[in-house]
Amino acid sequence: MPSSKPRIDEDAGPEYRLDDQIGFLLRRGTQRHLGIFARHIPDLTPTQFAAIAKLFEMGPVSQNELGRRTAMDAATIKGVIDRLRRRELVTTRRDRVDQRRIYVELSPLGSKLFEDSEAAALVISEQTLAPLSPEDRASFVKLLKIIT
Amino acid sequence: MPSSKPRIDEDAGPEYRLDDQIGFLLRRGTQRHLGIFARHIPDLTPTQFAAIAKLFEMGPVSQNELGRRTAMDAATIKGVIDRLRRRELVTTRRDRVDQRRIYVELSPLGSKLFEDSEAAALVISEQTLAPLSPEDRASFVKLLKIIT
DNA sequence: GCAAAATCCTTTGCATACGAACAATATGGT
DNA sequence: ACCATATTGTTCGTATGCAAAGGATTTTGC
Repeated sequence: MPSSKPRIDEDAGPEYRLDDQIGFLLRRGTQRHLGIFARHIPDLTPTQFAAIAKLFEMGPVSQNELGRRTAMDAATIKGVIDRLRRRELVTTRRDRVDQRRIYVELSPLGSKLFEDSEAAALVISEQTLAPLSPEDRASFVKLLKIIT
Repeated sequence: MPSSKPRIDEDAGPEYRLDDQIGFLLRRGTQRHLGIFARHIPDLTPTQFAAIAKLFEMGPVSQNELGRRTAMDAATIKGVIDRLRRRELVTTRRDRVDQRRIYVELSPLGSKLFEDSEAAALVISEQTLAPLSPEDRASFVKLLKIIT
């Protein structure tokens, strides 16, 4: 009589399965999205594109403020801006009034790059959600916004 | 007559808003989860915990295989295992048959650490989903599994 | 006005992540 | 047996990400 493993846990221990955990699933989802992004916009990372998109939306803004709007801390946004500036996609200048601030502005080249990539960026979002039905897509995005 | 900005886009251009894009939301969700994780299990990163949890589930397994099961590429899992081995949470040994393979095994210390953190890990998942109603949690996890 | 607190940016250190290139080893087809 | 191919693990380079500490500047509280 093979009753080696009881179905009910003897210690009433919690059953942790990695593949069911929200953190693991978020990481995998991000990975899949990253792959789709890289195929459609190979010359920018999602973070770099986020910074450019936000600059396009907002116009010139201080570096840390841009970081806040794109969910990057001060150390991270600095690196991103440094790399974008090196490619001449953005320009920076010190604020005359508040000498601490560095204003970041999209260059014409950066503006053009955004406009040329905008359609691709929307395709990326669509493809990422493609496995879901249209109703599920909306509800998924809604729920994801809530837990953010 | 102030009709400067038409509600309907003249160029029928797509309107990209960063805050609505799935990639940006995934990144923000991951960030929030990471913060919750660090508060509950400060001495392990989510990735390190994932490796340990999978080893606990599966028993000894080769390094690359473990990487596949935890969604890490070969370069990433190597660094994770190196750091876990340095803390003596795992042990490694070469496979006698296949000389390429390195078997990774949870040490007693690593096993104990997992068992001691398992409850906290479940709390982390709960707290991450806390803003959602119980029904929404289940549906969110289900949808997230699909787009993975 | 002035000291304390807050804000802005920088730097360092650590830990993911991934692509690409590589050496060593196994496996497959013929 | 042999050779093309695949797999395993390593290394390097680049890019997030965050914590913590620090310097410079501005704002606030009194």
